[in-house]
Amino acid sequence: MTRILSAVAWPYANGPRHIGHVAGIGVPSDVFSRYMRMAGHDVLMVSGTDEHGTPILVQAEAEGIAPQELADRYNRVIVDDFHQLGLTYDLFTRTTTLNHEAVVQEMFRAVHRNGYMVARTTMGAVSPSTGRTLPDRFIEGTCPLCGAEGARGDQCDHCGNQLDPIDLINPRSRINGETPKFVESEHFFLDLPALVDALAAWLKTRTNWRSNVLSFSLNLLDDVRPRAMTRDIDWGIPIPLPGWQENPGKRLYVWFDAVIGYLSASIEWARRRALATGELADAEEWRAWWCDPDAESYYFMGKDNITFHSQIWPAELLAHNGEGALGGSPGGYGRLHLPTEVVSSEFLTMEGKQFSSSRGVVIYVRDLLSRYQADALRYFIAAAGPENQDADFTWAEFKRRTNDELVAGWGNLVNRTATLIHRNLGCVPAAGVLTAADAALRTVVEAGFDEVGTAIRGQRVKAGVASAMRVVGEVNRYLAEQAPWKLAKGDDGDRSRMSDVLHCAAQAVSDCNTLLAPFLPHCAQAVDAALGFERAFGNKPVIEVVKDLDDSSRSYPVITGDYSGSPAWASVPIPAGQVVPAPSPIITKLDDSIVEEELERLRTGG
RNA sequence: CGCGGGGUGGAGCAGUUCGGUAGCUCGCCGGGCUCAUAACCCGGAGGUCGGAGGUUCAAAUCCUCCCCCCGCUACCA
Repeated sequence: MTRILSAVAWPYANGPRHIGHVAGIGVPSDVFSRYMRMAGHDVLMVSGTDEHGTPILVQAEAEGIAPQELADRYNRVIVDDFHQLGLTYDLFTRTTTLNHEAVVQEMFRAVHRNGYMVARTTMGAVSPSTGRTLPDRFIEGTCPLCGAEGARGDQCDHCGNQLDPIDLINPRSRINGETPKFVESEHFFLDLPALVDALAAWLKTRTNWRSNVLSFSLNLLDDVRPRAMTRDIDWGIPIPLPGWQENPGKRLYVWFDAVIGYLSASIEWARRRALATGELADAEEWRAWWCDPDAESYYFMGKDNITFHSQIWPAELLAHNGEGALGGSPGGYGRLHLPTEVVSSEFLTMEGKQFSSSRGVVIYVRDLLSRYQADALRYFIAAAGPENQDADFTWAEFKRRTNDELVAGWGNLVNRTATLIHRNLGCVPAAGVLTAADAALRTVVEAGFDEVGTAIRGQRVKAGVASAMRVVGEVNRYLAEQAPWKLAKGDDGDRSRMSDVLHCAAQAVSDCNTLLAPFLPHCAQAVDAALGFERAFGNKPVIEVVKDLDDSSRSYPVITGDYSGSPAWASVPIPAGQVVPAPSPIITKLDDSIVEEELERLRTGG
């Protein structure tokens, strides 16, 4: 048994999430976590909504509401979406809790105390009309180095050089086009140069990462410079230092606080557990995942966030631990360990185009789930998601994967097996004498547990689901060859053989169901029932409205769950005698017309 | 201009680290079966692996050059 932290990137709460988010991050991390629990490991899966930062502020202003109100709204939407998809978070929380604020501030203090957070005066851009600071990314102009138009404040895409917004020729705000004013401002910078050797040493020990993540991460180390971790903004976490804490115009950079969410959510989870059990010591349980050197941590995100997880977050941890060139000693949380693996996905495109909510090239998770089964989406993502390269979602392909693979291969196997048993026997028959064919089937199925498990452990979800579906194909073949429907019409000997065949088939279907459970948890429950079981096949995530641990006047919804009853990752003998009811299709076949309907929806924005 | 990823039968992908008769899922054609959501099973056609050159007994796989696509901008993972 190993303790596994599944750290899932925090979705930004400025709108509903589209399927790209769950394709790259949500579903793969859930498949991994579910499998790890089934394999007997102690998984802590945490995430939440990321609610600070300029984009939330800008959006709230546009809608004429408070940023917290905007964040509240989308936090709810995202919680609902993820719950419906069956993502098994131990805690899905948010960054606007007092617990998170306290943890972030403690991290900051530790990093500062160890000398890795240095104050510097910089020239920052300000909007003359609002008086608000303009982040680098919201300023554009002509590149001073190559003369290209449309260079961003922080980087020119044309020549690739890092820029300072003050150097731009004809700078203007992307928000309203006005010319920014540049004023002096003091900020804290994370001293990455003092941490770069420790980062490099750590990265060199990371051998099993996806090669694109590792090479990208190593590349980043060639050009590190101190990075600002505070902003001139009034929405965010105050800087916990005298003279700063009280300043309403200075806040911590959203990425400084967002990555700390993995730690703060773990702590929140433990504190809530202590409340539930009444055991004070349980509030320290999070340390088992963060401080025990044998525990492992896996971070899931899209490729645009690699730098924050393989550089900024490890740097924050090293600085907190006092493990950079300046030395120091661990902060209040003890020596926290660095990510075991940073798992990054590529991007999902939509009918060949980048997702774009403004252009209507978008499918929101909740819209898709309102019309189709969650497991159909989970299957598509598992089988064809952007695991190692960009992948394209098309409705035609979604229909094809659902109908020709999921329904025809798996759903149909369940249905025909259950029908054969229901009609000819009524209940699961006892095991008979195994023929060579029966034994061969068992061998294939049992090998499936190794194959699929190895793939998932190696973050190869696509290969995992393909292996599982290959086993499904073997069971279909077995049925074709043994033809129990013919035996049913024969003499007593044939009937007896039919019973043995159907036992083997039921056992194989049950095992396939286990193999597919990490990918298709909702179907897994239905298939289990179709085989006559009356039980919960694995536990479901639930939404609970909880009070803020440190401010009982505030409450918010979290996704949580008790997953201790996860089925075992193994072939478990199916009991004889349980009644198999008349089956009904578990996976809905999609009509050809949905493709055109959905494309029409995209065209009309409906 | 730079950085990263990709270009394999009709579709989507694996294989490229450590070179040795091109694989998987689906589609298509033909056949079988009839328990099953017209599902399932068998057989077959179809690719020389973006292009050119090179190394080698042998290259999708190594080397060189070139072409094309997608990110690294945007309210967007």
